[in-house]
Amino acid sequence: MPELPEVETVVRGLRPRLVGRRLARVETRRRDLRIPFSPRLAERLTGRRVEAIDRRAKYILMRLDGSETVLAHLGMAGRMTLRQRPNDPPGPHDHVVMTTDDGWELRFNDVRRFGLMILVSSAELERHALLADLGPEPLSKAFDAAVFEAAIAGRRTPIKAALLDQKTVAGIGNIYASEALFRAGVSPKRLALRCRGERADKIVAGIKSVLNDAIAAGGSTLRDYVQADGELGYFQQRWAVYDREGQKCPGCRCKGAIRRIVQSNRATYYCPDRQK
DNA sequence: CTACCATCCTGGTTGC
DNA sequence: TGCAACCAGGATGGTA
Repeated sequence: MPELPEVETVVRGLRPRLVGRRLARVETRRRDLRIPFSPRLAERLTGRRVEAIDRRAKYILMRLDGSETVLAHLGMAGRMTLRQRPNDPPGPHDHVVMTTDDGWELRFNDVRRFGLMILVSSAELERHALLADLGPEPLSKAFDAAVFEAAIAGRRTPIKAALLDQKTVAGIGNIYASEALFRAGVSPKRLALRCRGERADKIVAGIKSVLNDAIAAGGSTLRDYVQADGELGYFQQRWAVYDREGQKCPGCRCKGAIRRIVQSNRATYYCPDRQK
C-alpha cells in the first residue's frame, strides 16, 4: 500500500544497507512496465555508488555518484525487498535486481507493473516532468494552513478529490485522504473552496498527524525497517474508517456507522455524524 | 476549470 | 468447485 508513509518507511529501510555501497551487479528483467526503464538502465547503474536515498511525494530518489539519480515509484502494488546473499531466484514480478558490493540484494517487485524506475540527471531532477508539478510535502513546515488554503481556493471539487490531487499536496493517497478528513471532522463531499479557516487548520493537522502516526507505526513494527522476508515498509495498521464500511465510528459516541461512497471512481470512507 | 470515465496490469475475493 | 464479476494503495488522458 504505497502512499507517503509506506514510501518513507521503504526509504528508511533502504538507507542503512545501500547508502555508501556500490551496485556491483544490476539486472533488469521484464522491461515492459507501464513506463519503461531508461535505456540500458542496468549497465548505467552497475558500478555506481549510492550517495543518498530520499523521498519526494511517493517517489524514491536514489542519488548516485556521477550526477544521476534513480527515480522510482511503486505504483499500486510495487514492493522493495532487501536480503543478504539470498539463494532463491527472482520471481516473475521481480523486475529489477541490484546487488551491492557487500552482498545485499534489492529487488523491485511490481505485479501490476504500474510502477517505474528511471535514471534522471540529478541537476534536472526537480524540473523533471514527473516531479515538476508536485505540491508541497505535507510534513514540511512549508505546508501550513495558509499554503493549503491558497492551493484549494476557488476549487469546486470535493475536498477528498483535492487531497488526492498531487498538485494540492504531494503524497496523499486514497487511504490517508479518508483518514485525514476523518481526523479533521470534515466531510469528504465538502467542496474544497468551502474548507477555509478552522476547517483548513484541522485538515492540515489531520494530514500531518495521520501521516506521522503511520510512519511511526511502520518504524515500530519493523526491525531495522526490514522484515524477515525482506519486505520493506509494509505494516499493519488499523484504520479508523478506511475499509470499515458499516462498522461503528471509533472512539466516539455518535450512533452512526461508517459509510462508503464512491468519488472519482475511488472508494471513500467517512462518518457522516462526525464529518460535516 | 470541473466531473466523470476509461486505461494501464494482475491477482485476490465475492457471489451465483 | 467453477467461473465471472468486481475490486484494489496510482496516475494520466480524453470528453463533455
